[in-house]
Order: sequence, then C-alpha cells, then structure tokens
Amino acid sequence: MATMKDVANLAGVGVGTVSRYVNNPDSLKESTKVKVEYAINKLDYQPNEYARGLKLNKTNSVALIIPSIWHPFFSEFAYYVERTLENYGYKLLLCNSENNYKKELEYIKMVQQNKVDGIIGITYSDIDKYVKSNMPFVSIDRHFKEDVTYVTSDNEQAGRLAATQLIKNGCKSLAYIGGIPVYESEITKRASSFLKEAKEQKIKFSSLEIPEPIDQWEEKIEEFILSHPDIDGIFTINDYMGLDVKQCLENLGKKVPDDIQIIGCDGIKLSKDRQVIMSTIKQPVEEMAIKSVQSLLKIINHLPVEKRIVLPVTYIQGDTTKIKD
Amino acid sequence: MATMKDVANLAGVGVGTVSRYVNNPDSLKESTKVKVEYAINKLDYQPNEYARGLKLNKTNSVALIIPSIWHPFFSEFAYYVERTLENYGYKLLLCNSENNYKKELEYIKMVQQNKVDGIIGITYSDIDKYVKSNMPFVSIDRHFKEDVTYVTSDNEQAGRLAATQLIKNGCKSLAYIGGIPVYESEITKRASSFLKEAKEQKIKFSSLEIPEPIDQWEEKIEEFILSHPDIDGIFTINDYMGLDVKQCLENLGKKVPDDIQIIGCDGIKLSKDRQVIMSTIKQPVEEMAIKSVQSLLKIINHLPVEKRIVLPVTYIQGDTTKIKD
DNA sequence: TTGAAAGCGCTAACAA
DNA sequence: TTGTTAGCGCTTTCAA
Repeated sequence: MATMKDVANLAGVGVGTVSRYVNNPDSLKESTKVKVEYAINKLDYQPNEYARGLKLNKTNSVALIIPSIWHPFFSEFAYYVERTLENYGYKLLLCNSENNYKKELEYIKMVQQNKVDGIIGITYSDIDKYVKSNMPFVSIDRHFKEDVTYVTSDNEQAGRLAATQLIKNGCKSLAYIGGIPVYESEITKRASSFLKEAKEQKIKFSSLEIPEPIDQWEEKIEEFILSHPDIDGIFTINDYMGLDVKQCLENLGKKVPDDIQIIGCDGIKLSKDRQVIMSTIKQPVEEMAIKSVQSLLKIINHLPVEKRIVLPVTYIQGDTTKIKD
Repeated sequence: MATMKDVANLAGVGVGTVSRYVNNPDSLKESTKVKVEYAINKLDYQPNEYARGLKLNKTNSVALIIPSIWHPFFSEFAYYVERTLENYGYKLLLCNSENNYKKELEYIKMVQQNKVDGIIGITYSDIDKYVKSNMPFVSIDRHFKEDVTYVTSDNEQAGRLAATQLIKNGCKSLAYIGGIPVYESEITKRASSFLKEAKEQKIKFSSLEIPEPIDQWEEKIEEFILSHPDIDGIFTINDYMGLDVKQCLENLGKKVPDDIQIIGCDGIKLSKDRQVIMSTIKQPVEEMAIKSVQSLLKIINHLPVEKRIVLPVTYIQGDTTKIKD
C-alpha cells in the first residue's frame, strides 16, 4: 500500500499538504490540489485508518451488544442501528453476547482500548458494576444503577393498549401469559399495566406467570386455559409466547381468533417486507435505533443528552384478533 | 487512559519490558514480571489497539457484507460467523449492503485502509471488477471472475433431494416455482437439478419462473396452479416463496399437505430455538459460516486454501409435506 | 534479561 | 499557502 509519503514524493509536495488535501482540501491552492489528486489516483492511495485513529483517538465505530442476532427483534434493531450509524459515518461491530457477561465485558474493555468509540447494549446479565456513567454507553430497555442513558419503548402503554383493544373487540375475560425474567427490566411493566387496565375497566382477568427458564410451558398453558374456560382474550409477554399460546389453544380445539383472541408484543416480522406474525403491540424499533445512535454520538462528542427516552408503541392488526373498526 | 509509558515509569522498567510482558511474558525474569503486573493492575492499563494495529498491520477484525441482517437466513449466518470469529479472537464488522454496490465498495476500501483484515461477502451486485484474487475475500454462493474463494451449499443436491422426497411421498406431478435472479449465482441450480431429477425419474413436471423483481406473484401463482390442476408436489426456490405459495393454495381452497405438498429451500427459522417454518431443504448454515471464516483466516495468514467449498444439504420435515417413513 | 531508540502513517502546530 | 517536524502508543532490533 502506498503511504502519504509516497504520494507527497510523487506530487512533489510535503506530507502535510497531502494530509490537508485529505482533511481540508479547500485550504490548498488549486494547482497543488491537482498535483496531489493525480498522485493519489496514480498510487491508489488509501489513508491508513490505524495511523489516523492513533493520532485522533477516534475510531468512528461503535459496538452493538445483543443476546443473539438470530432473532427477528434483535436483527431488526441491528438493521436500523447499522443504517443510522452509516448515515453518521460510523461502522458497527456486532457482539452476540448470549447473555454471557464475560463477552459483554470484552466489549466494554474495547471502549477503553480505543477500539470502539461507544456501545449500544441490550443486556440482561450482571454487568452493573462495570458500566460507568462516564463511558459512552446507551442501554436499551434497562436501567442501570449508574446514571446510564437508556432508550425504551413505552411498556406501560403496551399493556394498557392490549387490554383496551381486547375489550373493544368484545372480550369479557382477559388473561396475561408471560415468563418472569431473571433480571428485572422495563418489560415487567407489560403485565402490570395490562392487569391494571383490566381492573380499571372492570373486566374479569387472570394471569399465568412462568418462572424462567421456561420448560414444560405447553403443559402449564394448557392447564391454565382448561382451569379458566371463560377466557376469551389473551395478552402475551411477546410474540413468541403468543405463537406458542396459539398453538396450545389449537391443540385444545379452540379457534383463534373466533373463540379466543390473542395479542402479542414486539411486532416481530420475518424480514422487512413481511407481515407481522400475529396481532401485536409493536415496539417502535426504528425510532429506538435512531434515538440510541443519536444519544450515543452526543455522549461521544460530550454534548448534553436525555437520560431516559421512552417511545410510544402501536397496535398492529394481525390474524389473531377479530377485525373491528 | 494509562499508557505503556506510565506503566513503565511506575514499575521502574523500560517500555520495551512492558511490551514484552504483554506479548511474551515468559521472556521476563519473575521479579520484573511481578513489578509490571502490579503497575498494570494499579493503573488499569489497557493496550491501545490503534497503536498496536499501526505497528503490526493487523486489526483482528473482519467485515461481513450481507444484503440485510433483518432476514432469518442472513442473521443465522451472521450469528455463526460472529461465533466462529470470536473463537479465533476476531471481531465482526457488519454491513447491510441492501445490494448497493457503493456500500460494498466502502468495505472493500476498508481492507486496503487496514480497517479490517478481510471480508466475507454475500453479494449480488456488480462488484466483480473490484474484487481481486489477492485480497482477503471469501464469497458465499457466488463465483467471481477473478479467482476468489467461495463457499456454497450443494444447490444441485438440493433440487434432486426435493424431487426425490416429493416422489417418495407419492407425488405424481411436480412443479418448481421461483424467481429468476438478476445476477447469476449458484442458486439457479436448484431449479435445473429439480427438473432434471423429475425427468430422470419419469415424473410429469412443469415450472413457473418469474423474473425479478417479483410483483403480482400472487396472481401469477394462482394462474399457474389453475392451469395445471394435477400438480401435487411443489419445490420453491426458497422458504419465503414456499410460504407465499402455501397461502395462494389455501386461498384457492387446496389443502397443504393433503392435496398438495410443498418443499421450500434454506431452512430458515425465526430463531435458534424455533422450528423450521415448513418442509424444506436446509442449507448447512453453521458449517458454511465456519468454513468461510477458516478460509478467510487462511488467506489472511497466507496459507493455501481451497478455492471452492461445497457443503451438503439435508431434507427437514415440516408441516407442508406428508409424513412418511 | 533488559533498556534505548527507531519507526509504523498520520495530524497539527509552527515557521516560512 | 505550504514544508518541516514532533509525537500519538506501540513493537522490535540492537546493544549492553
């Protein structure tokens, strides 16, 4: 590879001039600009990013930590994060943490090693003591002890919206079904606000909360349904659970949505150009990605930033609720 | 951040000694080792990766170019690529190219800029003239003009396997349905080998090939089905198309798999712990990822490497074919 | 076994 | 407007 020195020699100028050409061409006389340009093309010169990063203390890249990219919610989020970063001239390093805190720590170390400028993280493991409020870190759906910026969708609204929609669709007996996450996060609000809304609207309700990790859920769900035969509207913690519940109901000979309606949560799709897999409360994934990136870049550039960003969710009609208008 | 110099000062040794501690501790006397170790911990020293990269001409990171991470096939592939790279101590930069060759070129430039050590690419755009056989590049499913290493699943076997399976399941009239890709790739073999196998086994067959980009496919598929009323076994170019075909058939009042059986291709799943979405010919995604990474690292380290790696596919039973044994 | 010092390719301050 | 040069933090050669 040609270096700046090679270009300078060929163009008959100093290295400083070549550097200026790369960073601030307008400060050069037209004739030198031409000479340098010629030499650069001739030698197919590319500035070495490592030398640059060393000098500038800047990598123009950020890491995204998620449990697994092989999951439609996280891959949608990653998709939009990468797209947004691209707009700002940043690159994305991807980390599938699989909820292993050691792997997460590795990336936190990389911020200190100057290998990435900051981190966006969807984490559930116990890294609280490593995440300092002075490091460029934006958390999704999770509040750390230290004063770390976080972005979340409005999980409280999600529960209310689900209840309201099911009631509007004629349901008389509601149920919530979900797992109990090991680490607390904003997501627990989905259940509480759903049940609260049902109560306020004076509709009968019940709930099934299965401790994680979930096994034999099929059995537990069937048992729950059989012991609450009047349930006609279900809200699940996420779309996956919704799909599982639907399967159970069909195994029991119930028709969805005719006998029982289900609303999931997240709004996952197989890919961008596909439909949601069921009726659902959709998280504003694109907006969450954009806000996360913008917040992180503000922190990196030492600008003031909102510590807590909550974004609204929406109801999306799928094939597991009756169509009303 | 503390630098090597700080550590050297605190430990009362030269910077070279600290460097040796980091890279080859065994070359140090036990007593100096202890001193350096103490200073490193005391200062929470992390080597600056940029200075290191500048010196060593090595980044320990590779870029993955895919059309979009928000797609179960690509996200599965990315998942395994990241996992494999992790094992070898490499980081992953992710690029959603959206088939835009400009974005792909950006990453190719990064190899020359020393920002990544190599690229694994699933590309369909016209970058043939930029990909040189002397750059660390591994291509998936696509053969370049230059002698670039590529990894692919056995698409020929896929077509044969699908035909064989449908025939074994009692089908008497087969059909292939797929789009015609704009850029040629290994994938076109799926159709040809399927039809060839049907012919060799003396089974009636027909095919519907829709030029991409596909619009009004629904109409075209229905028309095709109606004009070939005896079709009872269909192989589709991929699982997405299979899902669409299934939908069309159901709209026409046909039962899947009772009236018509469908086999898709790829073996996509919503996520790791979910089932395939239909009966399918599964690509060995994990093996493809591992082979790609291993090949790329060989190229980076100037070791000899196989230019063409073809991996076997398998049939996976889902809910769109009858169960036979 | 260790320290001193050159140099990786670049930016920016300073001088001209 | 431009050339010269110090120095970013590290590795590695050479000499001690």
